Amino acid sequence: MHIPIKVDYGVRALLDLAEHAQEPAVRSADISLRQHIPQSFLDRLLLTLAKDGLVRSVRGPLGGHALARDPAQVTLGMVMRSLGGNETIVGCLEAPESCNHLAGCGQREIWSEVEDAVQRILDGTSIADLLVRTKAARALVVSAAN
Amino acid sequence: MHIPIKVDYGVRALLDLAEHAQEPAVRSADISLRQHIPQSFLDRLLLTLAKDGLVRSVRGPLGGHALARDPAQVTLGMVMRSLGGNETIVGCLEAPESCNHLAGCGQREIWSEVEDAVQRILDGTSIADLLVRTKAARALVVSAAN
DNA sequence: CTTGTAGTTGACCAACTTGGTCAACAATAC
DNA sequence: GTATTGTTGACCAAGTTGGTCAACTACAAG
Repeated sequence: MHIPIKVDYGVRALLDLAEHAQEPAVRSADISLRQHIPQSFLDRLLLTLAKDGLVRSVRGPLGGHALARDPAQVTLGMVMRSLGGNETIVGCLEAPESCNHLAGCGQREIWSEVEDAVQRILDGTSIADLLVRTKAARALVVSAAN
Repeated sequence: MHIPIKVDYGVRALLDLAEHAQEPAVRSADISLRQHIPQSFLDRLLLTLAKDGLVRSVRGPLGGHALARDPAQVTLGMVMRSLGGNETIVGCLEAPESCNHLAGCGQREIWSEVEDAVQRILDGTSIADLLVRTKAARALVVSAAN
């Protein structure tokens, strides 16, 4: 199992947008600074997220990015599917006709069982959920410092 | 989520060994033919599995490979860990000190939750389990052909 | 209508991983 | 000693990942 850093970046960016939801638009330069994500890389991620309808972007001065929908309606699964590439768990899963071991292949079920479990967790966690957790984690860090 | 083909190959090889457990040793050439795995590639996989104690290998004529333990004691998790590479879910999980977003990082928990779920499924499935499923799947193919 | 700002797009890159091959070597049975 | 079979190391092509850069486009303000 492996989560591409893009996805982690994307989640952090969305989290940043959720936290600054009162502002009409957040510039990618600001997100980049706050979240320590290389800006030109972040730009591409935001572009992809925008194309997949998770973010609304506006150019020019006063431009920037904002969540396109309620943070509770954006799940990690969506981010994963948007940024995570093709994510084909194993070749024969979506091209079973090309699998020459099909005559009695017991592991296909297991691999898709795994995939389902992952999807269930990711689709069950929204940016809103994560924002709550993040704030809790931050509070913990602060109280530990005192 | 993505299962490297090596792991799938490895599982099939072990399944083949389990099915031929009555023979003292199975040659990699035979496994290669039956399971449609390129032999020289299969050889490396078997070597790795042997180093991790899942397989016992003997050279020379009458040589070959055999399961080193009971099929019920070999889980897909073991195969995954043996062949699947480093499998670091995301950098900061095992090197949290290198994570500069640590001050309030809510997603680390989610990523490890995902990892745990995957491990639970993989560790809960043994080669013996899979052999049963495989035979059932084969029976189904045969009955469908009639 | 120009100017500055900020997102968009395409080309490009280094590093790494994956799946795979090949030749030489070592152990062992006959 | 010879044939057989696993072991080891070197090597490879192709694809992916994380990342950069320059040019381009939209838009607000003056």
